[in-house]
Amino acid sequence: MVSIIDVARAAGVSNKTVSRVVNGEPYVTPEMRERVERAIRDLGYVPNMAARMVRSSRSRTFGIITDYVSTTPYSGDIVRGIQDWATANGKIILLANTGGDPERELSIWNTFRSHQIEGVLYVTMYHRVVDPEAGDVDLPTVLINCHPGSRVDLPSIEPDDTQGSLDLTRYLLARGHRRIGYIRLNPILLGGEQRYEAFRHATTEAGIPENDIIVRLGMEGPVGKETNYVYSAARDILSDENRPTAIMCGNDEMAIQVYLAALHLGLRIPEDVSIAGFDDFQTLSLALKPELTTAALPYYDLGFKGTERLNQLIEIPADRPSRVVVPCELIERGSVSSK
Amino acid sequence: MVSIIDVARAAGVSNKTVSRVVNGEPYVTPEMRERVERAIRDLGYVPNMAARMVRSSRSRTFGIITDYVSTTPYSGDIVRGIQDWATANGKIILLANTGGDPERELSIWNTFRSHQIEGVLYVTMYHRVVDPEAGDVDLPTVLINCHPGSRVDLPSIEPDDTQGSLDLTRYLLARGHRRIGYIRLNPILLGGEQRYEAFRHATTEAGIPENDIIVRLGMEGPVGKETNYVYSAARDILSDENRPTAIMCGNDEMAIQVYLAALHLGLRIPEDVSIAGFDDFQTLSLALKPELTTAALPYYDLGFKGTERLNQLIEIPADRPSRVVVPCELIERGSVSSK
DNA sequence: AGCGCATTTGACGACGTCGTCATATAAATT
DNA sequence: AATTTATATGACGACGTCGTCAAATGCGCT
Repeated sequence: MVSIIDVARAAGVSNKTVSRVVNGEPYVTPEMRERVERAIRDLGYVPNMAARMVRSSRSRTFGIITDYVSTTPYSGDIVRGIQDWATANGKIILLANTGGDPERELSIWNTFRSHQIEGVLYVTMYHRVVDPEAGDVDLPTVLINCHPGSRVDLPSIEPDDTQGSLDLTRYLLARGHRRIGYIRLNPILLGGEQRYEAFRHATTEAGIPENDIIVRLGMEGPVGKETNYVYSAARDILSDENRPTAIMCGNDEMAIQVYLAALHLGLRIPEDVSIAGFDDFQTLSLALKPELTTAALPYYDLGFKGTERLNQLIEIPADRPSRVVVPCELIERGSVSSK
Repeated sequence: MVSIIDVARAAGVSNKTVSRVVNGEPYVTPEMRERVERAIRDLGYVPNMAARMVRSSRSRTFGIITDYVSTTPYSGDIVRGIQDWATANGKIILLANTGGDPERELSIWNTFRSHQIEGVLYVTMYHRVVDPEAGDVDLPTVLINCHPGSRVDLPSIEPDDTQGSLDLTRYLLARGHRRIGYIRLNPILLGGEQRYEAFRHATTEAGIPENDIIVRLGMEGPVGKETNYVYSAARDILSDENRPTAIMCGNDEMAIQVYLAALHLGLRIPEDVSIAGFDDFQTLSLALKPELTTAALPYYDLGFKGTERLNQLIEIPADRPSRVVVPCELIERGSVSSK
């Protein structure tokens, strides 16, 4: 471990002068600066963050706490967004995941305090309501991809499932679809409900009669262990001779099964039936042929902007908790045709 | 910030006694211990890791450095495995990603040194050959999901694509398939080549004539921007009147397109054509109907065991670089039938 | 020459923790 | 009774950094 003192010795100056050079402080002659910089290069000196933290009691570290449900792998993009903001702004990220265990969650909060964390990003892998076990601790916290429950009042940043679904539905309606099937996501998912409500809202608004909306529940049960009816629901809907001209799916994953069901019945996509997804999970949406028209969950942005927001919260602690919503962009590809 | 001294004052003991209690050292009377523990609870004391690091110059921290190609989201499981081992063994994880930029990579190594990292996990998002830019730095490093290039000699832990593909091919052969299609992964992917070679090896070994093996390249080009021929390749293979009875795919993502192509041609899966994938990316393999028979990439284990290995390396620095290979388990589901 | 001011450098201590050593008491051995 | 040994507690300093303050130098002005 080469310290500031080693550098000072090598450059023949005091440790404080080295400190000044390292931190870009004024009042150092160019000549001194030069000498110190060479010593730093020669010795391969890197400042010791731990010592800095002890000295300044500022860690420049944010903690991520996730529930890490591995069934939704795409939400890893949230972490990428967080990382990118952090790196660009000289912050360090400490990652921890609860595995859903509240006891673990408490111990994580302690770990965070131990590391002098300045703020916490509470990230869920699907859009839902949460009650962080923060308890006594009151670190600045931003909820990402989730919504505060009754016990807490925290700022959050969430995808606008409602707007996304509204846009998607209107897109379908604008293309002349008047009889539409809808396969619902698990009702315990916040996003699922918002998407469905928005769909209903848009169709009602367009004057589509109740009878022309065919709704099926695609899955239910606890997250990660749900039973899945999508394939049979899709077959069911599409077997009817008065079948809808389009099917909207709770998410892209469901869309696969609808594709398969449709093809199995000899229907062409999108000529015989149009299909729309949700999420824009590209491993799926681009693998499907024709590629899937869908609404993109802004995961990367959620992470990036959420972190930016946390930083604000830390610098200006006055600002009030609030909810920020990020739009879901409509991604037009080949699975929806005009009627 | 409540420090060990505050606790000592509150408990009416010396700071060293508190230190002893906190670290579970002997030579403390139960009575003293009790008193200190209450003070700790009352004040909500948590040890300051930064100070510990300065004192002991041991950080108990591992760094993860990834190339983070977002096209392969499932490899997030590697990170989960790392996390789990780390949490279970009291280690902290620092995450950083290069975004593929070598300059960034160098600055990350410095950040790591700055944080007194004890070891590095170099993780790639797909199985490939790498040359870490470690340069001057020589921190204990384990490569996860990648293989050292010529410039370095580092221990690695990798999936056994060869064994997985061998098992899968033999499984098909055992079920009587004698004419088999194979859609190859991008040739620049190490795993892709290994899988293909193993496939060829197994079929040759079983005496399948060259003519009964129909091979197509499914994709090529730089990772993340490849052109994809899978769908048309599958149509092509399956349109032939002397079509194979089974198709093996470079990975699960390709299998989707093969499903779609088969169904489009009115073929039933698995009655008319059997399909096998690779990876067991469950968002896909379980969404397909019938569910996909495939070989599971041991991502979680790669992370978990890789971290364990890194820890060994740190504790017993004597041990030689070596390559560990983790088997890919055959996952039997419904997409392959007997001939 | 004397003064004020800006610039440049360094000595010193504190942040929180824990290893080292010294001291104090009690129990066990001679 | 004298001693060794085991147990229990604390004083002190060092880890690497940087803020505070003091000191030294040079310059322009009266």
